[in-house]
Amino acid sequence: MNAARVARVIVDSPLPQLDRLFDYAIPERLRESAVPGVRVTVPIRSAGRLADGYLVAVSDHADFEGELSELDSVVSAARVLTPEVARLARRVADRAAGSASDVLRLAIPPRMVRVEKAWLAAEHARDESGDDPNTARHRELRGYRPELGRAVDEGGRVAVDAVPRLARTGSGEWVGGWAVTLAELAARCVDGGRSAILAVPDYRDLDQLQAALAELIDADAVARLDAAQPNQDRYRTFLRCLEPRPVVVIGNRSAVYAPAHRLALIALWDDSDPLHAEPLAPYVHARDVALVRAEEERCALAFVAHTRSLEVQRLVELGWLTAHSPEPRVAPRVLVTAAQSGDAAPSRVPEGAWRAAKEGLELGPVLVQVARPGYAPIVACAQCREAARCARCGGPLGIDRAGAAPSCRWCGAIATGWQCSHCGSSRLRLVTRGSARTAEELGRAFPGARVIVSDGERRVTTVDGRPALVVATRGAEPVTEGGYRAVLLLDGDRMLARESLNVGEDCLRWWSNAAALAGPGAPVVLAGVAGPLAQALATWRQPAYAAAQLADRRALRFPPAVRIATVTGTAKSVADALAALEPGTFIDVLGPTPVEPAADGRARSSRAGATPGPARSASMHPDTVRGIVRFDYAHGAAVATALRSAVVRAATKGRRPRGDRGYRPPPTLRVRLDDPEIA
DNA sequence: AGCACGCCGACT
DNA sequence: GTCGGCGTGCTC
Repeated sequence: MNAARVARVIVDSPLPQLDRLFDYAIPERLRESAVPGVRVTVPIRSAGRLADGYLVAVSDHADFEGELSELDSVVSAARVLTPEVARLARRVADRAAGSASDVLRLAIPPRMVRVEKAWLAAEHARDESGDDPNTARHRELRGYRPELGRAVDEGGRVAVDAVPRLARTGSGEWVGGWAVTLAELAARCVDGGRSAILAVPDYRDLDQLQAALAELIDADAVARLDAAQPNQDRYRTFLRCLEPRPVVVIGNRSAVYAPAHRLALIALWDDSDPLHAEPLAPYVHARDVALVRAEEERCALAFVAHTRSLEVQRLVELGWLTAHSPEPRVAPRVLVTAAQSGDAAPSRVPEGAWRAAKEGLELGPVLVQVARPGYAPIVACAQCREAARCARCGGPLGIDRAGAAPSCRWCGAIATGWQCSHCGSSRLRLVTRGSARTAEELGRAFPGARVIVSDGERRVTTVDGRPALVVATRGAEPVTEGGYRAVLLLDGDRMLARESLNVGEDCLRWWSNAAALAGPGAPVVLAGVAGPLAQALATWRQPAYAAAQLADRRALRFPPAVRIATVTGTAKSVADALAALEPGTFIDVLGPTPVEPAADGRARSSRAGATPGPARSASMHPDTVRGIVRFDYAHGAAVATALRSAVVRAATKGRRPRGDRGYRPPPTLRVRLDDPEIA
């Protein structure tokens, strides 16, 4: 074979040992169509078996010494994998000790043949139109000093404290100030003939962002990648992003992978929202993808939020990000009412909150934030006060609607004829108030008031400006014309009671995001919480709180002050992986300790006593262990590489005996970096 | 994952 | 002698 052209291909396979480029000879019939970026099929191992893949490069020589197989086919002419995204996938996978093909599965939607054909047919018409880079009109960036706009124009990296006010768009819709800021930054990019990617946690945020963009740029220049949209629409939008003209891509976490012509900015709204954490392998957080991509493509990077995540705070302290605050300063009027003590039945709604609600209701809508949906999310025995449990599965009982029978939160069984397993009583006590019960009580307290409930199940996105009590669970607060006339944060103590290292940051985020919905001068009442957290909200100095939290994590060597890797598998493979770590590249190893491999492949700590006796379930693999490696950011590459090669070793060498009777043993070794659940 | 290659026990 | 067991290794 002469200097035949060679195709470098990423093979779409879950096998870690196949996560590299494979060389294939390009047969004569595919000379024209085998171009970088197209989907291909290739033979792998013995002929006959085909794998899907992406052609990433064409070369005149092969790196591989042996005889090359031939490319089997070019699936279509659409060049869906751009060189930028190919590099990004490789870097992201390496950082997370995962496979590039797993990353590409997040980056490139499934192919929809009809949609693709239509797009390819139309593309010729577009080819000639080309760019006409508008002379960059210098748009005003409302609410900030001009430095912020300049920093982004010059490809800088910024942490932006969002303006905690609602704003009215040209078409009369009300959106968060953050949405206006993101839209204005993106519009500047489009003005300069370049693209921007804006990633937000959920679809309600997308609606606001889209409304904010509508008045600034043509709808044609906006591509909305919505996880909820049908596959056809998603693919159509994805193909639109590939076109060689500027686009503002708006979407959820996976939008950070979107192809975009001459990318100038990648921005995240509210990066601490857990929806930015990718639940699919290799589990890379959108924030980390954005960091890698901004570096790779030398584009601007912006994290916009009301609360600063510890990760972003860390980067600000390092000087990697520059902080920008609204100028002039804008802050909600927060009133803190300290926890009430002594009272056997403390009033859930303190005096100040009642007054704020009463006065606010005369002017317009009043927002009441509660912790939980339903009526009485938790019920207990009226006699012994023990939490009421489901007779069938042992799950906690709750009541969804006033007068409804209690039902199990886990299995959904209706608990008719409940009896306390401790004292035998059949009388229930309602322990907590959910949104429905709060709404009922407030409705009684303010007769005649309109009451609107918004929670995860029935989510209201906007309410008009007429007086109303809007009871919403955290994160489900609607926006309203001009902002709420009062905001009551009722269940602060309850939210804080959750046991997690992150409660403080989570609560501050929930409260701050709700407070940012208040109208100018409207009171925001935080009920029953005192201390530094309440102070941070009242003074509207969330970065200071993040700085203090981060200092604590540094002292404890907890994430995100350090990074962690969880290594799960057979005792042997885990020991091998941990032994492969170069001394000096990591801080320490916790464990390995036995864990129960869960059905979804994620491991859970097995608690002493949880499975008493030798009788272990047959579905449980007996010798799964987990170790946690702590390491500094500087050694991330070394640790990821060492663990990745251990995964490959385990996949090729330490093979498990064939599982019988449908039971598939978990892989001998799995590695996950920066698991947020561990922290 | 699949599938070939390879080196030891019961068989016409 | 050799048929085939599944441990080991590879996939351009």
